[in-house]
Amino acid sequence: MSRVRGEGSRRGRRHKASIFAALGDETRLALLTKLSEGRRLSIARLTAGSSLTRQAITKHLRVLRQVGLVRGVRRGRERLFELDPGPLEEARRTVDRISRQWDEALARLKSLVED
Amino acid sequence: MSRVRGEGSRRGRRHKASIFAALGDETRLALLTKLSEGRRLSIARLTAGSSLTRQAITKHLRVLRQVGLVRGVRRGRERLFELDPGPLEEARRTVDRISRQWDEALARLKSLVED
DNA sequence: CTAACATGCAACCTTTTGGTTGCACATTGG
DNA sequence: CCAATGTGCAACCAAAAGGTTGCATGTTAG
Repeated sequence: MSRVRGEGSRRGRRHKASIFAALGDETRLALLTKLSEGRRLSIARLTAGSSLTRQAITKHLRVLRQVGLVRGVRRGRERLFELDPGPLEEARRTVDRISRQWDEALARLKSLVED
Repeated sequence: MSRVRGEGSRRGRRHKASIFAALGDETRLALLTKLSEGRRLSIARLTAGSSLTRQAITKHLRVLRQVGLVRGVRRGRERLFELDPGPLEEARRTVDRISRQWDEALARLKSLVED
């Protein structure tokens, strides 16, 4: 009902794009994969396997945090990060919407040809 | 079988990231949405509704084409673009994998606490 | 207390992105 | 034929991304 015809959900497109943009980096995908294992990890731990510096990883974590893919809580002298799958669901729905719309359009066109 | 333990599918992470990066732009998401309606559209048509120049749109289309999200065929003096949902499926699977791994990890941790 | 550890912050640098303008070239409608 | 239409290509630009180094600050183990 809030979806105006023909606009194809222009509302929030900027936000959805920012989620994909956050996912659109090899290093950040690797960070998310590590965090998806369930353990909360400090910046130092997340940096460990990487060839990048701690500060580079810190910047990537900030990008992930800004779109809500990750949360950081302070524990003593370290900050532990954990995954938040919320935005992932949103990304999945966006991908599904485009894919489904395409399938339905193809089906319509096909039925026109066949009749 | 080809998935080595512990690497979390490092193979192709660069490629997956490039797909998300292609999706991570408001203008490109809008282009994909238009193309998902099923009609093949020329560059001029795709530019029509936008505030950007034709060349800017052309560059965005090139990005989409490089990751296979879009295909362009020549018809006379114009080039018609159409969507290819293949990479969308791949993106969806990547998102699902991270999400699922997180859920399973949480379930494991929870069962440890409850026992 | 104090050395080692985990971060935070800022300045700086290079490469990539996202856009524009200008001009050349191919196609097509009359 | 030839003006209008649709692209392609290259040069150029400003801003954003991705990284690094250096230094300051908070915490904790002994």
